[in-house]
Amino acid sequence: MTLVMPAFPPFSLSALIRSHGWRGLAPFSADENDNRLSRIERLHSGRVVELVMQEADGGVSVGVPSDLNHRELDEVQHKVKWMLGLDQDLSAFYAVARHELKLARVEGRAQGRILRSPTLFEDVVKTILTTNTSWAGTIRMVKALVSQLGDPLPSDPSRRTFPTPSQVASCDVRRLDSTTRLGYRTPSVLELARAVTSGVLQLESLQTTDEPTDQVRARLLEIDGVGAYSAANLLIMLGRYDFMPVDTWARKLVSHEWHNGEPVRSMDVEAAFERWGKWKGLAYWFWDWSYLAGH
DNA sequence: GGTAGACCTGGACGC
DNA sequence: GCGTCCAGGTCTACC
Repeated sequence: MTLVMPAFPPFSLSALIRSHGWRGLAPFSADENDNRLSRIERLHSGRVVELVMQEADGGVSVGVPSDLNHRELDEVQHKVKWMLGLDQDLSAFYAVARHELKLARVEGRAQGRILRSPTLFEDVVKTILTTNTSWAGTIRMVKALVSQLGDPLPSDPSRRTFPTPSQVASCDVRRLDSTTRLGYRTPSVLELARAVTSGVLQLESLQTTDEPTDQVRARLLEIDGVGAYSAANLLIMLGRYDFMPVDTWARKLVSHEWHNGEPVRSMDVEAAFERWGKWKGLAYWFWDWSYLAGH
């Protein structure tokens, strides 16, 4: 069956899918034109289902098994709403972006939403797995976690869910390391999973907390393996844009945009977007980079 | 407060 | 096929 869910306008599923490399990380998968997003998801009932999301008039359609009960359907809708940011209102950002040539097209393209996982646990783990490695390494590590620890889709056991905190926590460090090759990141991922499983860390509450961004950032920085870059990245996914995720890629983009390709420092990246205030993260994310236009 | 070096893996490269 | 080098963000020790 198909659920149709409305989105706060403007909305473009393909723009959302392209917003983040997450679309290429299991258990997400997108078609070659980025028009269709699929995800293998475990529901609270224990059922493992495939969610197939496609553009619909005014929102998105979600293909799900026809025999889901009301509770399962509510859960699917709740998760899809969060993943796709369907209720996000970015009109205030568009109002300031209209006056900047390098952002002038974001509203017309319905850019601004960023694809996220149903749980912050998954986004934190994936973010840790993006650090100090190549993108190919991130894909490999996430794939290993999913294939080794996730639950299989009954109709196609080769496709699996992202493991829950308790599934990760139940591993010992040796097994986790030998099966997933996360390297020095293994203890960080294990510690995070155990803290969430035991309730010591109420990670998911950060999705909805009213705490100021500085406090949310401080709580993210307490997680082993999460530094300034990762925290800023995660804040953007939480809809808080006042910090810059400065990595080597950001330095390269800023270097070619304003410094003739000369090496730049983190503070130069920060300075370049300072004027965007609470929107700086979004302005950086969707900036029309000269470097990308030339490659 | 700033910075150098270790951490780990896989890929690129030279031989 | 083997060895070496490199990229990547975080953390710790040190100044």
